[in-house]
Amino acid sequence: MGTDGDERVVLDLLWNGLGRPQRGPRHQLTVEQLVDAAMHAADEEGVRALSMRRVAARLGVGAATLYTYVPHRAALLALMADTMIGRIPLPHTRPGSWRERTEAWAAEEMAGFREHPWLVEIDDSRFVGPHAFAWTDSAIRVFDGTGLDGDAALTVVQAVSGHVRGHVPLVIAEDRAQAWTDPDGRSWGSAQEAFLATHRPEPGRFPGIETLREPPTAVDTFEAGLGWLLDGVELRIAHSLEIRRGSPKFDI
Amino acid sequence: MGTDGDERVVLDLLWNGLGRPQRGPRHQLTVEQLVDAAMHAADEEGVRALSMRRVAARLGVGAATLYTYVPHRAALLALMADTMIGRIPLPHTRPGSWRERTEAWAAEEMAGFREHPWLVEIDDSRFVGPHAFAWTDSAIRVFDGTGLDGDAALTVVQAVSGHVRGHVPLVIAEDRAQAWTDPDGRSWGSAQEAFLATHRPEPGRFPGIETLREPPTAVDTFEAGLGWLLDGVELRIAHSLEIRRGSPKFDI
DNA sequence: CGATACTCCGTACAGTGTTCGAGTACAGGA
DNA sequence: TCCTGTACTCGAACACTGTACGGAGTATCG
Repeated sequence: MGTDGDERVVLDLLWNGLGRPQRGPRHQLTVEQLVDAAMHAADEEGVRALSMRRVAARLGVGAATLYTYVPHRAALLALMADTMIGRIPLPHTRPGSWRERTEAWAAEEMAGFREHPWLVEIDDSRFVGPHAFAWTDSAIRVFDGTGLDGDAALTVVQAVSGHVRGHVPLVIAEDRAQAWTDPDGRSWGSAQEAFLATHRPEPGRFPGIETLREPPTAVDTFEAGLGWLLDGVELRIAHSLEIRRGSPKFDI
Repeated sequence: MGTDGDERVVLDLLWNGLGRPQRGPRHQLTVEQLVDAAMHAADEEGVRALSMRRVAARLGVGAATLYTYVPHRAALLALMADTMIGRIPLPHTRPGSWRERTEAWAAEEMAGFREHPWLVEIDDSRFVGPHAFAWTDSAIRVFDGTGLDGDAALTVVQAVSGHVRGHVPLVIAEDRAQAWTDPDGRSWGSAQEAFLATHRPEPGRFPGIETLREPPTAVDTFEAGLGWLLDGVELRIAHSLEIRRGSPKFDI
C-alpha cells in the first residue's frame, strides 16, 4: 500500500497519539506541546522558521529529542494540520439551510488559511487525522435531508473544499501585497501593476486585458466562484428532489 | 511596492529576457537552456532534484554560474512556470461555445499539472510572465459575445482556474497512490483505507461517512465541481443577457 | 539486582541556496 | 595596438537544513 508502511506510523500517531514507553524514562514533553510550539513558530516567524532545530530551541530541548516524539518533520506537519482543523467548529452543528451552512464553513476555512498561511504549505492529503475525518463526516451530514446520498454529499463537500483551497494562495498573496503597499489595493499583485506601468505592452497585443476596468480582487473571485458553484449544486439538488417525487419508491 | 524591488528584476527577466552583456565575455548558455534543463530535472528526477547544483551539473557548469543567468532559485522557478504555460494552446483559439472552450482549457490545465506535478509547488502568483499574461488575455476573450464585460469574464476565468488548482493536489496524490498499489483504486488514498481497515472506528462515531457506498475519486469531484461551477456561470450569463434585453441602453 | 528498553542530546553527514573572490576572457576607447 | 574595465566562470565557504548514530543516564520488568 502506501510507500513503505511509514505512513501507517504517522496515521497511528495521528489517531492514537504517542503511547507511554513501557521501559525507561518517561517523556519530558507531550506531543501537544511540541505541536503547539511548532504552530506558534509558524505563526510568529513564518514558515521559514519551521525547522526542527528552531522548534526544539523554543521548547528548550535538543533537536534530536524531537525524533522521539515524531518520526520526521512531515509527521509534525500532519499533526499541526489536523490540530488546526480540530479548532474550527463542525459544519453540521451550525444553524441554517445546507447552503448557508456550506457558505459558513467555506468562509471559515478560507479565514483559517488566511490567518495561518503555513497551512497551505503543510496540507498533505496522505495524512488524514481524526479531526479531518470528523470534519468531513460533519460536512457530509450538512446535506442530510437534501435528497443527496452520502457519496453525492461527499462529492459536493470535496468540490467546495477544493474550490476554497484553490483560491487560498491568491488571496494570501493579495493579503501580503496589501500589507506592503499603501492601501489603495488593486489586483494583479502590486508588483505587476508597478511593472506594467513602466513596461506597458503595445496596444492591441492583449485586447482582452485592455477591456478591464476594475479588475476583481482574489477575494471577489473566490466569493463569486463559490456562489456559482453553489448555484450549480442547488440545481443538482432540485433535480434529485424532482426525480424523487417522480418515483417515490426510489428512496436512495 | 513589492518587497524590495527584487520582484522588478524577476519580472524584467520574464518579460525581456537576459540582455547580452555590453563588455566582457558572453554567456556560454542561454536562459532557455537553463530553464529546459531545470524542467527536465523536475520531470525525470522529481521536485527534490530541482536544486541549483543538480541543474548546473546537468549543464556541465558550476553551480555558481547559474547566478549570472538568474538572480535566485525563485526566478528560475518562475521562468519554468511561465515556459510551461506557453506550451498549452490559447483558450480563445479553440472551437465551440464558451462552455465547451472553458471545459477544454480547464481539462488541459489539469492535465498539465498531472503531467508535471512540480508545477503545483512552483506556481507563484507574484511573478506573472508574458505567457501567463497572454493566456489570461486569451481566456478573457473566450467570453466575447456572452454579454459579460471584461471584469466579469476575468472573474469567471480566475474562479475556474482557482477551482482547477484546488483539485490538483488531490488528483496528483491519487495518481501517486494508484501508481503504488495494484489497480483496484478507491479514494481515501490507499494508506488511509489500509489503516482504517485495521483501526476501524467504533460504529456511530462517524455516521456521515458510514453512509458512503462508493466514495468519489478526486477526478470525479473535480469534474462534478467544474460542472456545477459552470452551471452557475451559465445562470449568470443568462441573467445578464436578460437584463440587456430588458434595457438595451445599459450596455455595460 | 541485573538486563533491557527507553529518553535525551552532542555530534556528524549529506545536502541546500547563496556569496565571495580569484582567474580569465572579451569589447570599447585611446 | 594596447589598455582598461567589465563581466562570466566557478572552487570554496557560510549558514542553514533534516536526520542517523551512539553514548549517557534512567525507569521498569523479570
